[in-house]
Amino acid sequence: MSRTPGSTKAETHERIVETAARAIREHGYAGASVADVMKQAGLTHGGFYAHFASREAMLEEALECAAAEGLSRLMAVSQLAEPGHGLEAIVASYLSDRHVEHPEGGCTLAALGTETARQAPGLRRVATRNVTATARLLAEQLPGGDTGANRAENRDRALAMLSGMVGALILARMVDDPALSRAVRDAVARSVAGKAVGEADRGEARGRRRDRRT
Amino acid sequence: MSRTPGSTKAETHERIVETAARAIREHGYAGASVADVMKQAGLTHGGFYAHFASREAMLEEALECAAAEGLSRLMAVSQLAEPGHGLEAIVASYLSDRHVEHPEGGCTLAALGTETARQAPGLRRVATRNVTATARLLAEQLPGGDTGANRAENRDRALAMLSGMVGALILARMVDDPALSRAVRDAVARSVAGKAVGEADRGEARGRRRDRRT
Amino acid sequence: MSRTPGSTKAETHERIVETAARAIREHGYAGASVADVMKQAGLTHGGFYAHFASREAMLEEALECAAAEGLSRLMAVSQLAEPGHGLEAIVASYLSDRHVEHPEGGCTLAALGTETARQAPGLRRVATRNVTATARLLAEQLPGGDTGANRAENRDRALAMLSGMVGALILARMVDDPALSRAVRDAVARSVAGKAVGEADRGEARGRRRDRRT
Amino acid sequence: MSRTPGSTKAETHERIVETAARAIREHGYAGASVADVMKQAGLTHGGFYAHFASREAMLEEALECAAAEGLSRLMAVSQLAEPGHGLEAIVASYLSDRHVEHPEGGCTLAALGTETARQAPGLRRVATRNVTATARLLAEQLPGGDTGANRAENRDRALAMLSGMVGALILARMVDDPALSRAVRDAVARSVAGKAVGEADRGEARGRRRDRRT
DNA sequence: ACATCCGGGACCTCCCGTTTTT
DNA sequence: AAAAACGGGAGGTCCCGGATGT
Repeated sequence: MSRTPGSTKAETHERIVETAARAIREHGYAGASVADVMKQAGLTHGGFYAHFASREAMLEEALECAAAEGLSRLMAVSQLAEPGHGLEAIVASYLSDRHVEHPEGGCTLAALGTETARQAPGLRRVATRNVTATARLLAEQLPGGDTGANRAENRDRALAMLSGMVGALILARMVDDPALSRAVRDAVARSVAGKAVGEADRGEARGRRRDRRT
Repeated sequence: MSRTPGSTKAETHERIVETAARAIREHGYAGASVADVMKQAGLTHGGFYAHFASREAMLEEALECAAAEGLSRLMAVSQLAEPGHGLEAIVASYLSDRHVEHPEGGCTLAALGTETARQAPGLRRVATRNVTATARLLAEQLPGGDTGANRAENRDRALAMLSGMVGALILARMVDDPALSRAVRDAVARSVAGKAVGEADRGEARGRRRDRRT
Repeated sequence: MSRTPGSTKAETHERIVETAARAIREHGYAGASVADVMKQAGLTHGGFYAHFASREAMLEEALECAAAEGLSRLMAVSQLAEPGHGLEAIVASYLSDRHVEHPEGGCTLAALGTETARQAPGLRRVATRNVTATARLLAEQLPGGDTGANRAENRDRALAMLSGMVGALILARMVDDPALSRAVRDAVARSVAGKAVGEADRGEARGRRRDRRT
Repeated sequence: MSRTPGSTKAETHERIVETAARAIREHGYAGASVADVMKQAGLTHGGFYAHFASREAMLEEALECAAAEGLSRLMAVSQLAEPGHGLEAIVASYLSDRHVEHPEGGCTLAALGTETARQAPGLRRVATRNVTATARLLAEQLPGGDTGANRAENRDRALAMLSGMVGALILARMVDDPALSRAVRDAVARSVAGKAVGEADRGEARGRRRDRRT
């Protein structure tokens, strides 16, 4: 009936989804238990099934939410950058220390890639759309954009760039050695944007907003 | 104590580790339960703690084993290739359909990357060594190898290549669309070796010779 | 507060009770959850406690309602039958395929017998009244009826008949073999009314006229 | 921790099944939770799945066990009776106060009839076999037995008798009135064996063994 | 009066780690 | 040393009851 702007079901639902979106990126699908997510959202596990048909359904919404958030962040970064330097800004942001250290607010591909491959079709479909959308965003930053004669070539380049960035972030997070973590990212940044992340790290600071609570 | 002939403790231990090495790549760390691994190895799970101090310890050994296997496979591929085409052969093998479809016998970085980042230090140390070793292997395939004046530059290029390959394989496994899966890999193969995997797929057939049982 | 026209509280109450009366016969006491019943009645389960003090109270009303319905149905059947064949008609109706396949609109004794024995006193009291009333109805069909010199004997015969019919229906629903299901009922029908249900099945068709909506 | 040395897995399994066999007759299928059964058997719920593939599987074994027990009890009663009075003894035992008050050691048809009809096919198959076997036992007590010319007729009579006995026991347990409970059983006993249970109750005392615990 | 939403508890399933037995 | 058996705990699901809003 009348939606009250106080605390409606839709708001709670959204809160749960957002909490889950962070949880899966921080702890993986398996690490995001229903009880944990609900508690983190300020609820108990009891009311969960008033909001979702199943845990699976929540995960799909959470992944969708996380993907949208990650994508819009990259778009914001590119638009805040000076004209012609959108790609550079994106790469710098993506490979920044901050992104390495805070998967919960970042790219789902790099946070959940290897697990997503083993998930149910629903989650994989969401991930597939995210890959396509992210690649398009990158293609648009290339000279010629995602249109015209260069379209196929730019999409190809975008996929290669995306692979490199995702792989670099995953390796950077995995290794137990800060120097190597940085070296991997710098190598990719140079190969992609002709510039090391280190040189750009200061430049990307204004393109990022702080994380909301840890 | 009766020694069962033909089945020393060390052999059993090794069998468990190898089984686990496949299991974690196929189902992830969380998906490889002690009971499953032991059953797969032809044992009951009760005897597990005669071989390992904990599940954690088994996982470390398994990851080490899997990493060594993956690395030696790449070395074999490069050596079977015609001189000067080692890198190309490695890339083709790494990005082949077979590797996409059979993580259990392949690269641990691409099979477990995002999960490894959340594991205990022990596992991450093993993974770090694997990254370094794999990057060195790639660097050795570049003109100038892993020595001399080009050393730093080649290591840099190797890291970028590795990132691209790992990222591409992860994305290729994740997406729910065979065409996109192939497109990602082709894009990276071209950017790295100047050649699509599809063109090279036949060439890599003889470079593979393993994982038969189960 | 807008009074929804055509939907007083009493009507809603009645609708819930009738829905529950079908639900318990179809799924048992335990299988009739408050949420299911309310949803089936077109309401949300939150408003339940405006109508009933507890789930227990609803079950009692539902059982009462179901018993009354079942009894009136048998009375209708006997009155629609030709004079002197009331008992026969009742037996045929009770042991018909339709009754076997549709417990939700039929006898509560056969639908809930073994569970009722384990319920709280309130429900058992309702069931007791139902047994007495149904036995009396049967006794009235016997020569001499429920009065006069044959009263005791007829009540006795009625109880035996009722036991046989209830038992046969329960067994018929329980077994996983249509032939046996039919054989049990025929055996009882013959012993009670000297006639197999099969022979009478067509004769009872007009004696039934209800339970349309799901 | 093994509770008792010398307790093999098969023994424990059997103990659980027997415990469950009593539990389902006393509390119904839904009332026999895994944790309850295991605790009653002197174990905790943790080890349950070392013995059964699922709760369903346990229920099937339990029903089978309970049915066999009930059947063998009736056979014992008939054999302990004086020649020619087997049927009478069975009826008296079946409709005795003891059986009414102790479903947990008695007939599964009367204890679980209405619930069994709603269970999965596996359980219904077990129940079907039990109906057939019990009917055969009764037929064997009739003049002419379960052979020869009277076979069909006796089987028919046996089914009718069984229905009456099962129905009477269910009604007797259900009603909240001892006099009615007794009246129902007497009526059936007279109609089946020409003798009230009350008259026979003392006679059946020696044909029954005590309940094992609880 | 009814809808919305939530809290807490119970149940089935599964798993890890350990103890006891062979 | 391997196997068998068990204990405790946690996760996903579902449900009853009630608190709150309207």
